[in-house]
Amino acid sequence: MKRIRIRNILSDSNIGRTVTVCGWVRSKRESKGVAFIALNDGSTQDTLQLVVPAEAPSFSTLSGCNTGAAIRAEGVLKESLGKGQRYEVEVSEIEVFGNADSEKYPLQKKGHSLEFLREIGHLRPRTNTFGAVFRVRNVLSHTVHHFFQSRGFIWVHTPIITSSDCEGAGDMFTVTSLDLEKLPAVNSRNIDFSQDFFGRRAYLTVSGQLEAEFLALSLGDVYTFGPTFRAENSNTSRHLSEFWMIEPEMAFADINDDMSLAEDFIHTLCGSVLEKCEAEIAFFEKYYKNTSMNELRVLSEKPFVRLTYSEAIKELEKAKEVFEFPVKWGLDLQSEHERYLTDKVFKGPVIVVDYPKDIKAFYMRQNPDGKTVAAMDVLVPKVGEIIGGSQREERLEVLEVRMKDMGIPLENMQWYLDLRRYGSAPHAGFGLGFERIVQYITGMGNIRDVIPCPRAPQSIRY
RNA sequence: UCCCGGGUAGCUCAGCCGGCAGAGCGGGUGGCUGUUAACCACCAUGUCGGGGGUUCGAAUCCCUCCCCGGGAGCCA
Repeated sequence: MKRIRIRNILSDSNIGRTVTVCGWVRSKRESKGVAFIALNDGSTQDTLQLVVPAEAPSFSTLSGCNTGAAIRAEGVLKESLGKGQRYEVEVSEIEVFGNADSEKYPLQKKGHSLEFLREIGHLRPRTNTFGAVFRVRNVLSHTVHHFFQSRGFIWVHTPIITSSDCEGAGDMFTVTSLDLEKLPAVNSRNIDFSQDFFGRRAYLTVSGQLEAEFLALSLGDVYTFGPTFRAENSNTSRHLSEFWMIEPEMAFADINDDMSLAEDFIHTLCGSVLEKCEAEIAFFEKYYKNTSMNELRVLSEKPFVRLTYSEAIKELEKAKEVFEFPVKWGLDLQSEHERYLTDKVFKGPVIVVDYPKDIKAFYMRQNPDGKTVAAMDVLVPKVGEIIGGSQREERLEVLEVRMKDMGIPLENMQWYLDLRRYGSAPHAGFGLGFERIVQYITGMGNIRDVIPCPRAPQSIRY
């Protein structure tokens, strides 16, 4: 079928041309002599105004063009006579593919709450809000690849099914082909996973980092971009059970290189949305007020504040705020503490580095002070932690001692230790939750509204 | 998992110190020669989340379960 996307039609050079457009009716306004249809085809935030004069043969077809109907329209693109839009199509022919019964179709020409739209996930992409979210998400996805590719990073595909259960990033989903009605038991409590598909217990990945490390220690600079799973019973506006994560890993790099990459990365992501999604951001700015072109402009340029964990603690200790949780060197920063730093003290993104080793993962490189590790978190206003990264421990003995101290079984991790036995090198990387950056940039308050099919505890529709 | 708040028309919500189930939006019908989530007039809407209890009488009070939202923890 020959059609022009609305995104591509709206320019002076098309004036006077006969065009064919297809899309879904957002609203229809009829009067005796003329009718108007606002048509959207998903390619852009804008609707295209179709004008149907009463004398046009297609005027009688209009009864089938309710809100939600899928139609094709043919006509001449003109400069609009009315105010509110620059162009319009004077329709000569309309074909209705599928009408939408206005007494039943849930999306009508009125505002709907995000909570309600979550219940109709299969229809919500037809709204202004979700059309905008998914277009921004697309631009960000593309920019992720462009950012790394242009810097010579190699996209690697780490496994989704994994046997590593020691990543420490949270509870994991078990992957099994065992008959759940008749589980083979080694004793009354334990299941015999040697009879399972892989001959041992398998999980959905919580992170591709460990695998990305061996790829970095051979290919140089790599990144992953793929689905990640957490079986944590998290019920918040910032957590999903299935989400997309980006994990760059750089050989011959230290924590400072890591922080610079993270900062450049976020600058670039914000910049690309600024450049390519002006209409979408303008929409969010107008209707949700949690993001703006100005904010993004700042985010795409302004250097991030960097401070050590110890400096952050000092900053929090002199705060006049009353915190619910204690502030003390050695304790992890709570959400309220992070928010104080980003929203009140520095009013923008902050990178906190050199955390106490006891609150961080085994693979993070120990600093010469013996107390901290080269770990960094990028914190942003409203959303909180958006990136977590570190320089990795490349010294075999130090890593082994650390793993033993933390009770991590070494037998399944020999491949990981091999990387330190043979040609070990300093390396660093981070993980960025993709939905969190989409959330941050669009200003959407709930992470379930930036992914088509959100998965969360007790929630898996569609 | 914990702490709050909520569930009443298709949607958003009022009614809640017990006594006839309501509004706005959306929808339908009619009107209007260019509208912008059009406008004007009229019309229809209900398992008051489920179950149990108190009472002459429960949307309203009590118990319980389910679901949704906000916050916290875990993290990205």
